[in-house]
Amino acid sequence: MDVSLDNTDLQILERMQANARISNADLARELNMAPSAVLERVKKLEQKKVIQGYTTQINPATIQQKLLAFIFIRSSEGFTCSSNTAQALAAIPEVQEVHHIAGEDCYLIKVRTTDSSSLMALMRNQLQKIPNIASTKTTIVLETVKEQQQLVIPKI
Amino acid sequence: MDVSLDNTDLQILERMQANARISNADLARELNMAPSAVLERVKKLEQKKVIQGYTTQINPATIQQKLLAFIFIRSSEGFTCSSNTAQALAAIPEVQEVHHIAGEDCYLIKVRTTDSSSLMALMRNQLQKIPNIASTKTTIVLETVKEQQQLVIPKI
DNA sequence: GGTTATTTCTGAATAAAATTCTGACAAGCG
DNA sequence: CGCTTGTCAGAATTTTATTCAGAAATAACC
Repeated sequence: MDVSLDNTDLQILERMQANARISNADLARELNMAPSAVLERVKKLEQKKVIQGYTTQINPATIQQKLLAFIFIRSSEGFTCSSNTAQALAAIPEVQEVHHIAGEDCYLIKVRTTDSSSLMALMRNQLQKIPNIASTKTTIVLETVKEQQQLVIPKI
Repeated sequence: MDVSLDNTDLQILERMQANARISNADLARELNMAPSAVLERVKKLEQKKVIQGYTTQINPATIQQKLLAFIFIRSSEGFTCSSNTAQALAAIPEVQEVHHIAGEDCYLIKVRTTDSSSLMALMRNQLQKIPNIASTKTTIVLETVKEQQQLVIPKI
């Protein structure tokens, strides 16, 4: 399917990324278009999977997720990074991101827990029980300055 | 302001995180509540900043963001991690996350660009021009297995 | 160039939803 | 008890989403 995006599509994406709950009517007003035309485009962007979904950003601290960490995971010698390992990592709710990376390490994961002790518990009870994980290297985040997907508008 | 969340709030957050554009009416049906009651709660969650915003997840590849990298940034000797540095990093659109981290390095940033050459251009033209940045260590992501904020429901 | 498709748009009609408001109900507290 | 506070349901009203027919624009092709 064709995924070429014109300027109007990018305008829509930009506004919807900043506020996914903007009403279609407001969006149409901002773009000086009929609501039906805008709706048609949004539906098409969803169909084409340009838009993958809509999420609510929740203040982590308010739901007891005060600690953020990045963990590099290396698998045992002789074991390549299997997708099983990745799936096992992804299945842990506290693991919010799983990236397969280049270099000696296999995966980089992003983890949110209530505090450092629950992070350690998670590493002991969940990470270490995943087969073929040899070692981990953890980076604790002290403060997050920016955290948002941001649309980088391609030049047309 | 009180930020205590009861079970109904968590139900709302869980559903809205999975789909920020769920209609208030549908949400009310799922929770067996009147739409007005649910709306009242959502507004309150917004006021209390439990809900920080609503965003649209865009398939990065469709907007020419095919490369994802994490970069560790170390500042020059004798210079502590100033918030100026962080602000300068955050101002770059391709830099989607800026975390101040523990340990020898200062910042961990998440960057999305079209390809490796544009990443290198960004590092040369933008990162290296920020004062007091001594060195960088880049980790290229080959494949992203999971990438979504996920609500970890606290035990009640 | 002229003729077809195809896509995208507008504008109106209708169905559905958001929003507001009033009052009921319950819990906490002096 | 009486008062306050918070939450809720239900109805009324405004606003929006959605659908549709047809016009305008765009692309494709001979």
